[in-house]
Amino acid sequence: MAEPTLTSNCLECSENGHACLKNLATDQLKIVDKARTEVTFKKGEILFKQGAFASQIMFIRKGLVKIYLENTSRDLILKIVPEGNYLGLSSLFGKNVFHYTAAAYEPTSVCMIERETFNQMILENATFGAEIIKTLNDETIQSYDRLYSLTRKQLHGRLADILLCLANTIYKNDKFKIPISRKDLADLTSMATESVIRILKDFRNEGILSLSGKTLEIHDKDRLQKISRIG
Amino acid sequence: MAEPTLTSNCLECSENGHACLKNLATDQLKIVDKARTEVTFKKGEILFKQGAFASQIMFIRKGLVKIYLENTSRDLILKIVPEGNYLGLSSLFGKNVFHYTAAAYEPTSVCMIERETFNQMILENATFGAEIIKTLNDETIQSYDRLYSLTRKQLHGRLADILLCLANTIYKNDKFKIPISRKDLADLTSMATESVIRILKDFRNEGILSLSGKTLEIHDKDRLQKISRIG
DNA sequence: GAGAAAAATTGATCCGGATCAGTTATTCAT
DNA sequence: ATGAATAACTGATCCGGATCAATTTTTCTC
Repeated sequence: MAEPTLTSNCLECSENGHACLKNLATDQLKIVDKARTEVTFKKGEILFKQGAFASQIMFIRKGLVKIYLENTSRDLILKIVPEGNYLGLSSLFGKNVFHYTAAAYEPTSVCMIERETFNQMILENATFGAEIIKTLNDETIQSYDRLYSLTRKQLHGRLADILLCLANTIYKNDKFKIPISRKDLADLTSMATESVIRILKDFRNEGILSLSGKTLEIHDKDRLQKISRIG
Repeated sequence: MAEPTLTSNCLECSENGHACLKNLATDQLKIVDKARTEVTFKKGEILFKQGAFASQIMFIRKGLVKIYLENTSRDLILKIVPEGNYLGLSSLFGKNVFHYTAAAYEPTSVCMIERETFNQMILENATFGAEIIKTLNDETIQSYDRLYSLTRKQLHGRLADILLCLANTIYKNDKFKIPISRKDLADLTSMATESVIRILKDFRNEGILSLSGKTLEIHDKDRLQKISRIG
């Protein structure tokens, strides 16, 4: 049985200024490093399943992940999570299960940290805990925006929001390759797949963006922001 | 200028097993008690405004509060918060403003705790911080249910969800006085006021519930749960 | 690289629920 | 108690978007 490739350790990672494990002391970093393993996932693979025991917290080192609620009828994609973020924090100090499923959009490598060790670090180091609280709160505030978008805006506004998020937050570029299918864009915006297609066509016809293959380029961001605003 | 009525102090409150300030040591409770003031609000009054400086964390001792996003067009009620819960936790360790407005549905009394002192308690006492993390996570998980309800269920299912929440979580009784207007039920379920009225009528006609004045009684909870399930 | 499966696309139809326009019932203020 | 303002209610109309049905394109698989 092959060992997963360990490309680094927590001490190096922390020195390089990574967001994970910020505020931990050297001896704590050593403990975490022992309770850690690195795993890579192929495109489309599931990192963890909703309902499964959350025996580890994950940190995305490389890649792109969707987290979603699975349901008999249709999935609800809660969030697209890029590298440099934790997964599974919502299972800390509560019921020891994942509340959502996570799947990789791209080849993705994550650090898995034993939940118990992670909990222990928080209990030993309040500054680390405070940083986690800040992270959780940032996510909550984002989720308010999303709730607003999904419940109060019409289709064009909702799709504009997702596209702006991809350009501004995920890729930090107005031109990017979307690994997200029309179906998934529909599950993100809570609309029908056909509607996603029609609205993308509208945007293309109006010169707001162009699509060639999987590459999307936003030409008129002002316009898109206006569409987002008016809903 | 009259002082607000202080009905107790943090040490007594903690001894009586209140959820707030659980896990704090006696000397910490004394510090918090000095950084605390108690304020009562009349029905309809605003506790704090979205965008205002969040210079304190609040704990609802008595009453019922709605927190909502204010918007030029229409409000979005994020949550109904009963006594025994914090308000404003999402402003901890982040931008020092409230991200939503809070208003009292009933005469409400809250403890206000200086934000800086509250932060300090978390940084001094990791167990207290862990408890806050647990609280935040519980709220996040609830918000997933709500996101699902609002985006995937039809009107009847959405209203059923809110009524079940009121009966099960808020009032812990199948008969209660709703201080929430039809308009606010609409802002909670993201539907038109007229739709709320029509669906309540449907529920009454089918014997699921009865309404006399402001008093609502649920007669057939199984049916309501089924409606919630099928959406 | 051929065939199969999945994803993307298009047009036509239909319906859930919003909006509009009023009426009736409560609540509030003097 | 009384008029005014607000909330609750009802029916008629309309439209945004889902659904359905089919075709084309792309992506896997052996």
